[in-house]
This record gives sequence, structure tokens and C-alpha cells, in this order.
Amino acid sequence: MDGIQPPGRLVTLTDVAREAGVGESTVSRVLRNHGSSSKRARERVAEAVARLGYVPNRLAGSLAGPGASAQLAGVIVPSLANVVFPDLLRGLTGALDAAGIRCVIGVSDYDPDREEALAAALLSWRPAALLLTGLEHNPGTVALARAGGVRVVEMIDTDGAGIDAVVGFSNRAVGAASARHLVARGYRRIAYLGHDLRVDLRAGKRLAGFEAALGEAGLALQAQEIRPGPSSPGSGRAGLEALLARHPDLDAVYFSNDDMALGGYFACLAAGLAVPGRIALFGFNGLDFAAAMPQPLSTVRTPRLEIGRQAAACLIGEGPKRIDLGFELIEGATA
Amino acid sequence: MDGIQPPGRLVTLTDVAREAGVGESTVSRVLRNHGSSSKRARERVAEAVARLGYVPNRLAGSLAGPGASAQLAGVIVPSLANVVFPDLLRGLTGALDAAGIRCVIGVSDYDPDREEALAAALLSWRPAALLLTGLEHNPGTVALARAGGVRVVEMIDTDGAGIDAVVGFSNRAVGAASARHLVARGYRRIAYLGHDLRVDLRAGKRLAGFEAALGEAGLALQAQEIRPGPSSPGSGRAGLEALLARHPDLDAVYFSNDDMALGGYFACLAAGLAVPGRIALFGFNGLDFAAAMPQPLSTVRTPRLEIGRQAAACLIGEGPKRIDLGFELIEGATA
DNA sequence: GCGGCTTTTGGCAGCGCTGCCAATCCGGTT
DNA sequence: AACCGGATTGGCAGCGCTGCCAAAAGCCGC
Repeated sequence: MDGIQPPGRLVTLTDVAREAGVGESTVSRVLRNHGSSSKRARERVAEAVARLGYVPNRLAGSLAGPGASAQLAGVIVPSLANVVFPDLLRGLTGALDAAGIRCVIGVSDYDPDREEALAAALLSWRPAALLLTGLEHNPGTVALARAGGVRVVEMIDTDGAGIDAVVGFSNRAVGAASARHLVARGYRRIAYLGHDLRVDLRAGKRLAGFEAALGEAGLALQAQEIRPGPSSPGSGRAGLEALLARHPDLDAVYFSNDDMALGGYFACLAAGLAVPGRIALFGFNGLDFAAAMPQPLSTVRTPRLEIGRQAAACLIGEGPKRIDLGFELIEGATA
Repeated sequence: MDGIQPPGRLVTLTDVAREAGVGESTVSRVLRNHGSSSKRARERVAEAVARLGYVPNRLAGSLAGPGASAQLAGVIVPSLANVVFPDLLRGLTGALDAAGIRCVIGVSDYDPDREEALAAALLSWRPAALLLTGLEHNPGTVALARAGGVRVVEMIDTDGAGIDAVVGFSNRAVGAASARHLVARGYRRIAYLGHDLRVDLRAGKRLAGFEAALGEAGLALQAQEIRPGPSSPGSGRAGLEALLARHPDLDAVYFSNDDMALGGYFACLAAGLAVPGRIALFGFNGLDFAAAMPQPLSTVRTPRLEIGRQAAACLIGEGPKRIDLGFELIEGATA
């Protein structure tokens, strides 16, 4: 398999051509199944490839080809700690795989400057597309994306104008729907419990939509608890405990996401507070565990995988520029 | 920023050289900060780069350089649905970022053939390293990895021989430690509840270690429930319900991971079964939520991020070939 | 103002591949 | 037997960059 190569040098297409006794162009054509070639040529090339263990060098291939690399996609996500983004990647890689496109990933840690640096770094691989999260970016990032000569897809958020293609749902609408649900269920003394909003702008948009809808119902947020650091069940539990200590009269809490809500639920279990009788809980994301809870979590299911898939479709088959995939409110039993 | 380029062509190093009034080699040297250059040259190049919005083409750079691309790492994980792998990626990207190395990812869906195809696809980008999950691969994958002329790092599992470098912990030892813990706590009628073992070989190794340790204590697994599909809280809940229906006399359950265990905990809450009085639960992974539960989950914390970091170190600074990062048994309150 | 030295510079080949084009081949015609 | 159109083929330039090397520039002391 690994042949008798002088260890320093890998097998090249030229080696294959020599071994197969055909020209380089023939090998190239056969391997890419592009243009015409005789059965005999195909067989000889296949044999030589197997014999030498040839692995094409796409660096060279992409450089020589016309549109530079059309085989890589640059993806920048703010985090990998939040299930949302791996789910997004899952949808992406799944759909891109079939097209032979690989994802090169960058993690911005919710830092726009880092995002910009990553955009430049990823563009230097001349990807077919640049996939960003959200609509808010540094001017420099936008300039890079525009000048990069690549398709740009902004994922998850549709509340605002995008650079090129946008695939996601309206976070404002999610917040509004969540508020309307709580109001309709009769909750009046409602608080918000979230993680750092300065970094997670989409959570901020949900909250804005939530407050707006509350306002329309003549209500206002009774309290707001913002926990430092990333969202987590631990943070949600501590947050709800803190919130209820300060505002014992609350009857419902809107969490920035399901992880926080799960922590809140644990806090209620631990303190023996009836859910939703004493306090109602409402999440966001519709994660797996939400449905498995003794009382299914009331939340909003977001089409994370589908966003990834549609984003992939956007770079392959020139789909529409703007796709709103909506969301689904899950009534659950906690609110 | 995006200059006055004819839209088809991106700015090249030659353009920068012309704009700056210096030679191409000078631009190259300045940009890579390699070799000596005058202050004046550096300034002129910097200006030209900014003026033209130049983004280097690493495809070309890597092709021209000596060791092909040393700036990409190919990573193959079996799944992105299990938090473990995003965590791994998180550690990896974090550590690799500083070195300017980007990860190209492939998701094998626990399929060795797919893994092999992905290995070939990733190697075609001439990465500096190939990072695999686990130690079990197709012969073809191993051959590719060896012939690829790249550093190979196998992550997570240390129970067996690796191709090149191995970073992880012993899954067998985790299983054994978990069993000893349960035995020491007095549990005797112990069952295993997991997801499909044929695909998740590491879960199988944990179970093997678990059963071996049980055997040493003169005990045997009372029952075993394998749920189809991936692990999830929903699957864990349904699994525990099924298990207890068949074997009401169980006093402890070892889950394939925390997600499953969380589902089991929910099942107990829903059925009003005392944990650990009526039934003890033991997980694996040490996820965030485990500590936030009303009763902290008894589990084993695995060094997922650290595995990623050490794997990164393996490709940068020629670290040791084999790193066992161990694990930590968390006593919790559920077992 | 001139060697002798170091620093800085530009030209150019070539990394492995693909696209283009001209050459060759094949089978059937005339 | 010479001829024709399409299928198949190989040669070679060139993608954008880096490494090498020789040339040019700068610097020192005399």
C-alpha cells in the first residue's frame, strides 16, 4: 500500500502517470471523471493509483483550477460549548459531505475581533464559501467577506440585513411568541434569567422581542438576572435561586436557553417548589432532554440542523438568498 | 478596502509587490516575517496590503513551501451529537489557533468505511496531522494514515496500540473504577443501560472493564439493556423504565453516559423512585448538568478538553507519543 | 574614496495539478 | 487506399507562492 517511496516525497500524479504508462492529463481526467477517456486508460490508472497508494493533492488541484478551491467551506461559530453550534455544524457537514466539501472551522468565542481575524485566516484557504453566525460583525469582517469573492451565508438569525445569504429564524419573534404564551397562560410576574447578553446578541434579541410582546399585553418584566459566563445548568440553578431570593413573588421565568432552564428546574426540585404551580419555567432551543423531563419543558424548538442543511444548500445549489425556517413552540408542562 | 479589482481576480502577492514598488520575494519575506527586510520595505508592503485588501493564498503558499501544508489539521470525529466531540474540538481548536493551524473536520457517523473515505479526503489537503477518534480503524485507514506522511494522533482511548501518538484515558479502567465504586457502596443487583455498542466501541470497552471488575468482586451484571440509536436522555428514560419493568429487583444501573443517566434520573423522578435508596444511578463523562442536579450525579469526569489540548500539543511541539490523562470519579449523590 | 563585510533585494525555478490545444487514433466512408 | 469526424491523448503553460542564489546596497574603517 504505502509503496517504496523515498520517505520524504509523497506520490504525485506524475508518478501515477509514469506507472500507468499514460500522460498526466489522462490521469487527471480519469481521476476527476472529467472529459473522455478509454476503458483501458481508466483501468491502468486505477491500478497505478492502488499500487502506489496515491492521494491527490488538492492544494495543487485547487490552485490550478479556475475558481480556486471550491472544496472547502470556512465556518465561524462563536462557541462549541453550546449544543446549538455543533448541531449547526452537524447539519452543515452532513449536507456538504455529499458534495465533497469540507468545513474548516473557527471558533470566535463571541469576540468580533477574533471573528474578523478568523475570517481572514479562513479566506486565505480560498474557500467556496464563508459561513458566519449571526448578522452582527465588524466592518472589517464584512469588507473581507465581500472582497473575498466567496459566497457568504449568515446563519441562525434573520433579524436584520445580511451580507449575502441568510438562513435562520427570527429571534425577536421567538421571544415574542414565548412572552405571548406565558401571558396567555395567565402568568403576570415574569422574570428573565440569562447569561451574558453582551456576548450573545441573539439572546438579547429574544429578550427584546419578549419584552416588546409583554409590553403589548400591558405587562413588564418584573426582574432580570444576568449571570456572568456561558450558559449552563449550573448557572441556571444558581441564577434561579438568586432570582427567587430577591423576588419571591415571581410566577414565571423566561430563560435564555434550555440549559439554563434545566438548572432552574433542578433548583425548583431541590427547593420543593411546584412547577408550574409555584413558578413556571420557559426555555429556548428544544434540546433532547427537554422532552424527557418528568414534566416536559415548555420551550421553543429551533431548526438547528435544518439551518445547517439549508446553509449548505445555499452554497451548492444557489438557493434563495434568505431563508426563514421558523420555529416551533412546545407547550410542555412547565409553563 | 476591496479596491478596484476586476471582479474575477483576487489580489495576488504580485499585485502587492507592484503596488509597493518592491519585488515579490520582499513581499513574501515581509508578510511571513522571515528573513531580513528593511523598515522601509515593511512599511511599503503594509501600506500596499491595506490599500489592496490583500489576503494571502495559502493554497499556493503551502504548495510552494517545503512540507506541504503545515497549517491544516484533519480531524475525524464519529459524531457531533454527543457533547464529547465538540468538547474535544474545542480543546483542539483553542490550542491550535495560537499556532495558526485550522481544523478541517469530518464526521464519520461511527462508520469505519466512512472514516476511511474521510481520511483520504482530508489527507488530500496535505494537513500537518490527522486526528482520529479511538484506536479501531479499517486497515485502509491505517495504511492511509501511515503513508500520508503526517503526524497521526488517536484521541480519547488508550486501551490498545496506536498508529503514532495516542492521547486519552483508559475506558476499561473507567468501567472498572465505576464498578468498584458501586460494589464498595454495597450495590449488588447491577444492570447496564446503554446505546448501541456496535457503533460506540469505547462504551463497549467501559462495559467490558465494568464487568471484569464486577467479576473480581464475585458479582455479575444482572441485566443489560441496549437501546437502538444514539444516546440521549429520552433513550435513557425509556431504557430505565423498560429495565425496571423487566427486573424490578435491580439496585443500581450503570449508564453508558450522563445523557442516558439523566434520562434515567428523570424516569425515577417521574415514577417516584428514591435515588439512590430504591435505585442507584451511575453515569459517565461528568457533563455540566451532572453537578447541578438536585442530587449531583455520580459519574466519572473525563478530560475531554484536555485531550484536545494535548492532542494539539502533540502536533506542534513533538510531545510524547502516548499520553494517558486519566479521569476522575465523582462521588455524587445518586450512587 | 576604496576595499571588505553584512544586510537587503529581486529574479526565477518549481511545488502538483488542471485547462487548453494540437496531435493521434479509431472506425467507418467514399 | 485515401479520407473524415469524433473520441482519446499528451505536452506544456501557468495557478500564487516560497526557496535559492546572485546582485545590489549599505556600512565600516582606513
